[in-house]
Amino acid sequence: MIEITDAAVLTRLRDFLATTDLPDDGRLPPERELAQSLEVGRGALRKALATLQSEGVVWRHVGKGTFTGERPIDTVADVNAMVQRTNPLEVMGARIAFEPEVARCAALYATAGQVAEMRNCMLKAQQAPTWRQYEQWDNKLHRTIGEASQNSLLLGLLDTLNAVRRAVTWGRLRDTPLRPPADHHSFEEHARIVAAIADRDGAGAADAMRRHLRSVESHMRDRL
Amino acid sequence: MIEITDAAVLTRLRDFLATTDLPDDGRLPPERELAQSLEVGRGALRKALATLQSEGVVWRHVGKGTFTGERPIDTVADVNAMVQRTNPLEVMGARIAFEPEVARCAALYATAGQVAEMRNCMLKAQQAPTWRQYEQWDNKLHRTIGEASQNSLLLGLLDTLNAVRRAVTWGRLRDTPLRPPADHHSFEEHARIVAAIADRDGAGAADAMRRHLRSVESHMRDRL
DNA sequence: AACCAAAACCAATTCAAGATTGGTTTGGCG
DNA sequence: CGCCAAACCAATCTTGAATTGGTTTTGGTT
Repeated sequence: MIEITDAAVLTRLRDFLATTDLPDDGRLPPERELAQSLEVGRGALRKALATLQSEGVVWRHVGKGTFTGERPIDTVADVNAMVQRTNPLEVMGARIAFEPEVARCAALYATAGQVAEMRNCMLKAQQAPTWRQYEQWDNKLHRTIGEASQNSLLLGLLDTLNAVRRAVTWGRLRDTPLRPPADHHSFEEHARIVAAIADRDGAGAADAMRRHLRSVESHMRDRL
Repeated sequence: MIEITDAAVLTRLRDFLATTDLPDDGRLPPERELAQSLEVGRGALRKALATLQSEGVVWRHVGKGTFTGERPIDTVADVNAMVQRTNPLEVMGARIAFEPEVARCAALYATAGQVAEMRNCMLKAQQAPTWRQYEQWDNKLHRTIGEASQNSLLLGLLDTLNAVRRAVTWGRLRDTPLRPPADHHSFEEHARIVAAIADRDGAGAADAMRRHLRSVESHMRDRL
């Protein structure tokens, strides 16, 4: 019988990786096929693959297969994890830290169309016949500001923050008055933010956003 | 033929929503069923549903169905999606916008133990024999600052940002010298940040962090 | 007994085909 | 023209079989 050492299997496997054209996703054939192709027992192949995996050359997962390169990060459950650890006060703290800087970027890069959309959101929010619709337009306003930063990563983080916010402040505006009053504090605060953005005043936009969120926070505390 | 106005259909629909027990997910029957059940044409029902949707009472999506309440945002903080849309420049922009404010919070709330850990990270980074280990301690320093903000949501967002950063800045430390030079610009910048945090100087910490990241950014541009 | 390889089994994942579902178009009937 | 039912469309869900890495069992060889 021909002697095949573990090292020899490893060499064959490395050779295979070096000489074979892998598909775009870097996936290599399943264990069973590869073992036959390399004329090696499956167990021996698995040992070699385990070595390569510990070296970080490949990564593998049941049902998926074996791939070259580094294992892609998956942070799907992140939002849920954040939701469980945090609380409404922390959410407001994060908003106060984060959103003013987003507004500052937005002031630098917002297009005329985006400013127009912000104004539209403000108008629709003021005319909203219900709190639900007011909030919808308020959300869209804040997200438009995020889009205006022209930074898809900042926008992504803002979306994550909002996802957590909605999950955390769950069921707070029950039995509130039917619609926002005409002198609702947010209206003027929104106007100041948008005006500063339109003026390309980064510091002013950040300041106005910070004041707005502080105001929201204080009203939130009052309600508790 | 019996006359059925649009308003009457809307009333029947609202009545149905008020009297019917919906499943947990708030899904209501498909259009075709509901139309038959309410003894109304599908077109007429669609009009009424469109009204409810504009009011925010229900939301709908092809293939999914019609649901009461607000449309859930994609709770998936899909890092991979962000990675595909963004680029290294955006990542730095987001860091410059975000991390200084995290440092500001950290200055307000950091414990003595956390400050000590920051100093330890700085020391280990200076003594690091390889770039890889330097980066490891640099990462830990920045994360400790995030922990010191005492805001788990800020920390979660920072982690998300870092996950994107690692995935995006592929191939950064190729053919670099073996280890960071003793006069590496980051060392003094880190020291300023930590000193400001230890002094409870929020503005100073934010400023020092901003300068540090700008410095990193400029060095990154030089390398391109 | 020790070892090894082949087969069988397991659970996570993918894949494919069909059924649902909101949205749109068409044709018929007043 | 308006209305409505039917057909059609594309996105989504559902279901079951096939794949795949990981584990256990089995049977033979030394």
